[in-house]
Amino acid sequence: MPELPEVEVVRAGLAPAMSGSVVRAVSVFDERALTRHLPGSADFAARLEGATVDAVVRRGKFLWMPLVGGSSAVVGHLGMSGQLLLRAPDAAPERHERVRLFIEHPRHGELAVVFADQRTFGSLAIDQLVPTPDARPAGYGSDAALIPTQVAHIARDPLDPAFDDDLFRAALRRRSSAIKRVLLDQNLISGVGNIYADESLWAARIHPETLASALSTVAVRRLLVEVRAVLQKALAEGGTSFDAQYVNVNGEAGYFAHSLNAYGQTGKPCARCGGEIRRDAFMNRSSHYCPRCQRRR
DNA sequence: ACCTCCCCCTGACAGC
DNA sequence: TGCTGTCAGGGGGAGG
Repeated sequence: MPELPEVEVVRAGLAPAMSGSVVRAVSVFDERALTRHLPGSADFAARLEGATVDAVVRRGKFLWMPLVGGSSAVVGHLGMSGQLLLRAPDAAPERHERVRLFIEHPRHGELAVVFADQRTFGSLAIDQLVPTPDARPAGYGSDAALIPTQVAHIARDPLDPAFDDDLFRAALRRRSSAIKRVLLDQNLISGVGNIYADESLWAARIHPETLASALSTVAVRRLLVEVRAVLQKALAEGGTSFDAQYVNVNGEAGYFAHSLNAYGQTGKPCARCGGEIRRDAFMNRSSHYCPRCQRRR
């Protein structure tokens, strides 16, 4: 469940159950879920068993769980189809279940955290924590200015109070690629994927192929306002769900799919001007936009 | 340093 | 029914 709102829904669901929990046991059913943990599954389990989880933190689409007393964290990325689910410890295996953590919370008792992932682009790993360059909190969910090395290159997301709008605008000026491509570049702004890029550009009335460097200061400001509004609204509605892949920790779908104005609306009238929403091929994916009110410049 | 392309993998669905 | 092709919201690395 990939983009920022969906990942935040998961983070918020995991935090009350995982913060303060001790990991009692780890079951790995598919090594591919640990491809980013180079030492392998035995090492993964050995490091985790007996450890206490301090918090559940998110930056963009990355999650991590710092471990108490250590300088390490469990890093998770859901990829295209990953799920983190809270279950009873003896719950039947989920479809595509890859890893199960058996945890014990001081008040909630024993629980299972299930990592399920159909397409196996997601992963878990144990990683070292390093200080953030700006000494600001690394992500949402903890005040610690410590970030896993695997996440250190990922930009802050637009809902992060330490996100620097001026720095982002300056970066756009130096970019020769289309604004949509830049919105998807997690090294410049994180958390935005294909859906929310299309929705934000629609809301800001910017054509996805507009060169980033050609956007005026006012247009960039408008874009950031809309990116934030779209992400906040999606978050308030529990994220976007098209099918059973994109769910919260209880396996429930969000409602934002009903609020989409561009993504997946090919051929339908634009809610703003009545023009016909178009879909163009873009980077092995697609862009949805209204050719009438998102004019190319 | 930037930018583009290609890769990883599974399953749902459309069309023949 | 069964085959084939296409598509899907991810990030990383190679190579231009």
